[in-house]
Amino acid sequence: MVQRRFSKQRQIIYDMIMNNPVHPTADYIYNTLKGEYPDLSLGTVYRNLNVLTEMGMIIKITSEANSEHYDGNTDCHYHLMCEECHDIFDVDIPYFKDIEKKAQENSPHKIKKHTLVFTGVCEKCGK
Amino acid sequence: MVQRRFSKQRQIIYDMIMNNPVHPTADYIYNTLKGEYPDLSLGTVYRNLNVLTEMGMIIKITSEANSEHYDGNTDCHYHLMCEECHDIFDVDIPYFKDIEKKAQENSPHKIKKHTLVFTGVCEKCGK
DNA sequence: TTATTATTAATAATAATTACTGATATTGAT
DNA sequence: ATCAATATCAGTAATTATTATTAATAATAA
Repeated sequence: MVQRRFSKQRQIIYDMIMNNPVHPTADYIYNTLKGEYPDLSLGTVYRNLNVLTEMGMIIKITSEANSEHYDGNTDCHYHLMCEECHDIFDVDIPYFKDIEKKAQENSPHKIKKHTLVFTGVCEKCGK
Repeated sequence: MVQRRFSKQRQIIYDMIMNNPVHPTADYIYNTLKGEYPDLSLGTVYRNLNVLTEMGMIIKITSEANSEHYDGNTDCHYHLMCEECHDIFDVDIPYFKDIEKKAQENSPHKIKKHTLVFTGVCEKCGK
């Protein structure tokens, strides 16, 4: 019987994502944690991000940024990517579940989900 | 005075994008065209995709697919990515310009645009 | 205990994209 | 027409993000 363990590494990676408002990348997680955990390897970060995503504990945010960001809030919601620093922020507007129905009515393909990403300039970079 | 030329290579890359309903990737363009134009190089394809995007003649479609797709239709519209073949299709529903206003009212960041991508299974893969 | 398997660090490999180089060709100004 | 400036090219090297491999360790189950 396959059973998932929750190693210390997996835990600290998960904690980092949960506690980080800008939704970090693999690289950010690795570089931030390696001070306190010098044995942590980048491969471990990537592997655990994939495992946690598979487990449904985090979600992957694809944007125009060069690398993937991760979010510990798995509720349906939208994001903004800052085109200058590439950080990701939550956008608190209602989730449009209806848009999938509308799209389905107008498409011959099977629609399963939608992702919406705003692009702009974050508060910090805007100053 | 900087002036953009429109070389034969740039033209055939642009034509490929305009005539291809699934919104090709750099790799697809390169592999499809190199039969007829053996001297075409992958670097040229990438460079011209960036130039054409800069010029506003094509748009880049970022999705959960591993690589970027390009679209010759620069009007605001939405896309669907097939999770099996990773091809991109247009989705003909009205464009939600209002959503940016709504997001702006609820965000401290400057919002400039939005992109919406549906994920699902295309007609062909669904069979 | 013992066999199985999840996990790790380290490293190698892959894939997508960008940057560099030296050559060619087009433009604009003399 | 000539000539310098530069946009473009093919080819290749370099970079970046990510995944796969390996051999060792540690947790679990029989």
